[in-house]
Amino acid sequence: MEYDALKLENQLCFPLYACSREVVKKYKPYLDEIGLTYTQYITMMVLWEKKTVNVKALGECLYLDSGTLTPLLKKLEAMGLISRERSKEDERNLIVAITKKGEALKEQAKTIPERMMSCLNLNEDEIVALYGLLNKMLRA
Amino acid sequence: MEYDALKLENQLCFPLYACSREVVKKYKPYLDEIGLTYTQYITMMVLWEKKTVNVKALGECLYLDSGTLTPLLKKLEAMGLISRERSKEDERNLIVAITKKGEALKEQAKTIPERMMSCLNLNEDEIVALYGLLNKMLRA
DNA sequence: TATAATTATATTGCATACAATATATTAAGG
DNA sequence: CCTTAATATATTGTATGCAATATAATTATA
Repeated sequence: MEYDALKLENQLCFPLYACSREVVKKYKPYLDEIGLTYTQYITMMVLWEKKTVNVKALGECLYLDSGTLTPLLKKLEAMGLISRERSKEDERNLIVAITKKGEALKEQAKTIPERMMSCLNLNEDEIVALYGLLNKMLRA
Repeated sequence: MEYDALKLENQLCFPLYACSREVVKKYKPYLDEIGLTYTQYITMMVLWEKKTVNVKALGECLYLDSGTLTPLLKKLEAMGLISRERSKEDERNLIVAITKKGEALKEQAKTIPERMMSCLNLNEDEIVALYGLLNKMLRA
């Protein structure tokens, strides 16, 4: 039997796709504790770091567009974690800012990264290698 | 400034999630040519290889459940690429089988893997390394 | 400076994902 | 043989993702 480029096990992209979903699934019990979905969690990460950001910049950080972000940001606003307000200098821009409640949530999220790492089944070196390869791909 | 485990750039899982979506997006122009989405494409891959499979086994191959697969398989059936029929031995099982038209589609898909690889921005060694790491994670 | 081009979000429609639940069929145990 | 447990799909509801389009504000230009 010769090599078949269309066999699932010969794909690089499939384990990437499958791993990504499996890992997000592993986050769920931890994220449930703080009431966030994975996409909401990474959005909050950007805001924990930057405090303020517009939708376009946020989308560039997360590789997401307004079709995904607009409803998600409305939800985070309804939860009281962020505010949404048009910029006075340029009304096209929507300024997303973290609230006190949003800041406070960071305390509760603090332990999540470590708990996640410990259930990944990769050692230090492998994690570093994977991190490097994925980021190289992303820069393309 | 000390290390912050909750910074987006310190995450391993985020580039995994982002890469996965970016790669699926890169497939789109190629998959449009043969009228499939990415999820439909990997489903067809399993069927090109196995010819026949039930929903449970398919789900184990693809890491997907019936909530995702049932509507997807109905669509592939409507497109004439597969058939769906209950097993006579055990009526709980739904046998998914590839049709002539489904087989024929493989010819048109043949060039996709190579064209994808060439736009990945990784060399041979890196692709092998990434493949190994992702599959190790998946086996967890 | 009126108009066209550009930019930033929002909306719509379609296709996943997935948890939770429901349904139908078969297997197991008393 | 009858009831209960287990198994396989299907359905429902919620939350993305993303392409395509619409809208509103700003900028560039004839």
